[in-house]
Amino acid sequence: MYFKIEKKLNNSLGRAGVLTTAHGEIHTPAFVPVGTKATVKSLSPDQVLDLGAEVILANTYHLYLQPGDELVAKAGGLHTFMNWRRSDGSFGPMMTDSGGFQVFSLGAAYGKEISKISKITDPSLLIPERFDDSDAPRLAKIGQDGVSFKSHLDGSIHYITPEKSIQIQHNLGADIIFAFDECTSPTEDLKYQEEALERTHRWAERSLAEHQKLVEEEKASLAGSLSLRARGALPLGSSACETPRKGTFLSSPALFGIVQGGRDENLRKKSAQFIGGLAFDGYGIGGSFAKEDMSRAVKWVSGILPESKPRHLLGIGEPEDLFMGVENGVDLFDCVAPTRLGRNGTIYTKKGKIIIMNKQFRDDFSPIEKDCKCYTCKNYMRAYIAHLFHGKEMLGGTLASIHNLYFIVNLVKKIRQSILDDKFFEFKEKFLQKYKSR
RNA sequence: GCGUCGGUCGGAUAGUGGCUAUUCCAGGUGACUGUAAAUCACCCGCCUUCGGGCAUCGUUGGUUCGAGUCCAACCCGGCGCA
Repeated sequence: MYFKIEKKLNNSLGRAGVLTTAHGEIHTPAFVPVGTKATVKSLSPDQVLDLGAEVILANTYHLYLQPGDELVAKAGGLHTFMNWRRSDGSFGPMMTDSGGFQVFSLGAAYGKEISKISKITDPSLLIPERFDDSDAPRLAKIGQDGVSFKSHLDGSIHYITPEKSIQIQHNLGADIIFAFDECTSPTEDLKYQEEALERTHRWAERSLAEHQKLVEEEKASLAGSLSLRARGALPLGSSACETPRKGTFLSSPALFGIVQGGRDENLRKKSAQFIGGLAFDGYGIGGSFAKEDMSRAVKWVSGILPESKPRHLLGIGEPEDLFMGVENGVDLFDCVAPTRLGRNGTIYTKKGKIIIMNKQFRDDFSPIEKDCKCYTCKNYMRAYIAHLFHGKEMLGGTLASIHNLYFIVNLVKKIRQSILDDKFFEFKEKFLQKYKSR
């Protein structure tokens, strides 16, 4: 993997660049659509590529449970399995999350009204002591060595360690993988955040060690012309176990470490220092924040991480957050918001989000946005999309997801262009003035 | 006309004489940030100072401390027989 910075913003950490992976280039800053179970929900890979996405992210935990990482490896790796392929037949870049987020979503946040982004007014943020919620039901429990998960599919128990997460990710075969981390809840107190951070740092070292070991094995097995963990670069129909053809580009994935540290400045900086000091290929910035805390946290971290390596702000993707992230040195974003909101009937427009099921759109014969170039806006009117949602037709979620992803992917592309054109701050102001987040 | 079964919110439904009348759908409004999410929450008779107040199970009476529930008559509908 190779990262080249093309242009930097004056007086801020922002930059535009090109990240070259085993399966092609990603022009950064870039938005990465989420395809948790090796599918961007309701969309075909063609649709995702056509709307302008260059890379997608799948999830280790979900694919490990179903259909299993070994099966994906046997199928030839994620790219082949899900046919993440451009119109010329070449594969596109992919990444996998480590399962660390599920430590949060199935653990501390399970069954509670805690989300990744909390309101600053949330009373739980003001409680200085940690909740005593040890009896609360959760599907993920943190142990010394890793995390035990109770499968939501069949109730079976699985213990995932940093080593296990990296092994699974190597089997899945994405181009960029992440270290196993603990995403903490903002409701945890400082003492717990410190403990969790220590754990995440140990896990980072172990993830890196396991990764390096696997990379060596993969090199050796490549030298021996036999690789179970073929990088998905084999032609369709060929077995992953067969001898790679001469000249076939096989490479091990790049590994990103993840910075945590919650809302605390010292912990954030400590984490950036520690993780940034390890030999990762890039860095993820994780955690759950109060929205108002996010820019500070990102700034602290970006200022410390090595400038030459890409930075990925994990799980963030509302328009105002994208500007904030880019300005503070973020190169990659992934987020479920465009697809989840789309499926649930909320649609992005330049003036803010609209809920397409609302009464007013039932007889609105205009497109979602007149000047939008996405497939949905070029072909359909609001009334029809509203009709699909009211009628519970699957196409509604698809059309809304196409528009939302196009909107966000394209917004980040425009942000990128504005950096190249020395117009970032102008563009930001102009966009946010119109866009009313609600 | 006789017999019979039934009438509960916009639709469909539940409701041993006892407290605030159930659930689903439709309708309305929100929420959603590394996806247990094509999901979830609230509202859906009237009024309200948001504490609550007042109505209401076809209609009218009755029995009862208390009736959607029991009784009578009537109205309406389905079915059967003439």
